[in-house]
Amino acid sequence: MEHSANVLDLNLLRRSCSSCALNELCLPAGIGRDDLTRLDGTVRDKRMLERGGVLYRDGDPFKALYVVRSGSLKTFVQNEAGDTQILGFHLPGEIIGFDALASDRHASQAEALERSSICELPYAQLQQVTSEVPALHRQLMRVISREVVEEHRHLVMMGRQQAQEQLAIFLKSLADRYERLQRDGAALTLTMSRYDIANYLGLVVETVSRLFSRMEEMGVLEVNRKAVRILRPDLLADLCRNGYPAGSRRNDAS
Amino acid sequence: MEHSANVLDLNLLRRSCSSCALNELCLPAGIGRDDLTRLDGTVRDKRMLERGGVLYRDGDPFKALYVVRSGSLKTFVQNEAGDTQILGFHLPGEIIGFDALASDRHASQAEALERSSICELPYAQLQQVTSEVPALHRQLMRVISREVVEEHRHLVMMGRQQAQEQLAIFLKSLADRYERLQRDGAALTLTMSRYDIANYLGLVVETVSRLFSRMEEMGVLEVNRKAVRILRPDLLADLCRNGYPAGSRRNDAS
DNA sequence: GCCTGCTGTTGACCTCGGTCAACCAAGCGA
DNA sequence: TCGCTTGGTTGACCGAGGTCAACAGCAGGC
Repeated sequence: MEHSANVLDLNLLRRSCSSCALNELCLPAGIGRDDLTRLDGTVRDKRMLERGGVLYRDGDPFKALYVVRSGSLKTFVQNEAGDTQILGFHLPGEIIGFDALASDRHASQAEALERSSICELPYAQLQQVTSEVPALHRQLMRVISREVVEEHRHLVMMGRQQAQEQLAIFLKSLADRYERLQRDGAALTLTMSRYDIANYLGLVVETVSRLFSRMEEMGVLEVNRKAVRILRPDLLADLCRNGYPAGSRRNDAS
Repeated sequence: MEHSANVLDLNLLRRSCSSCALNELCLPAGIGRDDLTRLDGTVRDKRMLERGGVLYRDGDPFKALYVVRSGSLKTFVQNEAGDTQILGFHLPGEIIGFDALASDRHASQAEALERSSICELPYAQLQQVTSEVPALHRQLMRVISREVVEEHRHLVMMGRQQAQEQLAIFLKSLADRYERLQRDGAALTLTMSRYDIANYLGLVVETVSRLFSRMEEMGVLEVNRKAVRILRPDLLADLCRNGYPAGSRRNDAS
C-alpha cells in the first residue's frame, strides 16, 4: 500500500491537469478540454512536503492557492496563547488557501500529515486565466463555496453534545471522501494523530481513545494504531444519527 | 433608537450603492466611482423582511446574493431530525447566500431577527458585471474569504470548553461589529433570542441565562432583557482570554 | 543492544454544564 | 380585565466528558 502510493506519486508528478487522476474532483471539473490546457499553464510548482512540512503559516503573504495532489494535510489556527484549533484535514483533490483572499495574508497554517505533493496555483496567473475563462471563474467560486458548506458541517458536528456521534461522523466523512477518490472507504489510514482528531472535534485525546476502544468493542471498527477498518458501516451510520434510530431533539433555536 | 432606525431605513431605501452608508463595508469597498454605477444596476430589489421572515430556505434554487442593509438576520442549518445549528448572525453590510454557489441550491436558511431591509444581487447579472470589472471580481472573492475566516473564528470558539469565555467572545465580536457600523459598541441590542445565542455557542439556554447573570454580578455587563450594556470592556476582554491574565493551554494538537 | 521521548490506552476521580422543574414577566387576544 | 403563551431566570441534581496519573508500545539516536 505504502509502496504503490509512492509509485503513484511519481506518476502524478509527471502528469498535467488534463490527464490528472483528480481531474473530476479538482478545479478542472466541468472545464472544456481547450480551456484546461490554459489552466495547465498556471500550475507552476508541484511541491513535495515531508511529514510536518509547512505549506504556509499564519501571516504569510498570499501568493497562491494549493491543490493536494497526494498525501494529506491539516489546517489550523493558533491564538496568542498558543491554543490551537484544527480547521480541517485535506485529502487529494481538495484546494486550500482561500482564507488568504480576504486580507492578502494567510489566516491559518497548513502542515503535511505525511509525505504529500501539492500543486501550486499562483493567484495572479489564476486570476488572469479565470478572467478569460468564465467557466473557470464560476468553478472557483463553487470550490470556495464548498469550503463554506464544509465548515458548516464541522460546526454542526461540534455543536452536538454526544462525543461518540461526533467521532462517528468524522469517520463517516473520511470514508466518503476515500470513496470519492476510488479508495476503499472501509480501510482508513488515519494520518493525523489522536491529538489532532480530539482537537478537531473539540474533545480531549483520552476521550477519543476511549471512543475508539468502545466502537471496537461494539464491533463497529477494527482499530490497529493508524489503521482503522470499518466492519459495520450500517452501525457506524446509526451512530452518526445519535446511536439510536429515533432522532433526539436538542437545544434547537426558537 | 428604534425610531431613528426606521427613518434611516427609508433614507437607505432611496439611496444607491454609490451613496449608501455601508459603502465601505459592503461589496463596493475599494471599487472605483465609475465601476460603482455599473454595480448599482445589478442591485435589483430592496426587499423588506418582517421579524421571522425567511429570505431563503435550505434547498431553494440559487438566484442571488444578499446584502443586509438594515436590521439583522440569522442563518442556520437543520438536519433531517430537526436539530438546528445556527451558523451566524448578520448585521448591516454583511453579505449572505454564498453557500448556494457550490451546488446551485441554498444549503442553509436565512431568517430576519427584526424588521430588515435587504439588497438583492441577482447572481447572473453580478457575474456579468464582475467579468467586466476585475476589481469587483477580486472584491467578491475577498468577501467570500472573509466568510471562511469568520467561520474559523466560530469554530475556535465552539472548540473551547469554558462557556463563559465563549459568551464573552460572542459579545465582544458583536461590539466590534457595532463599532464598524459607527454604532455605540457598548450598547448592544440582542435581536436574537437566548435560545439562538445558546444554539450558536453549542450551549443550552439555561447556561446562557446563568452566564448573563454572572457577568452582571461581576460588574462586566448591565443586562436588561435584549438590551446589554458593556460596563467594563477591559474585563470583558479578559474573559475572552479565559478569565485570567495567564493563558491556559488546552487540548492542543500534536 | 539500550535509553529516551512521544503517542496512545486505560483507570479513578471530579467538575462543568446539561436536565428537569418551578416560576416570573411581557405580550396578546378576547 | 383575565387567562394563555412564549421567553427568560433560577435552583437542585446528575452524568458525560475533562483531569490527573500510570503505563504500554514504538521509533529514533547513539
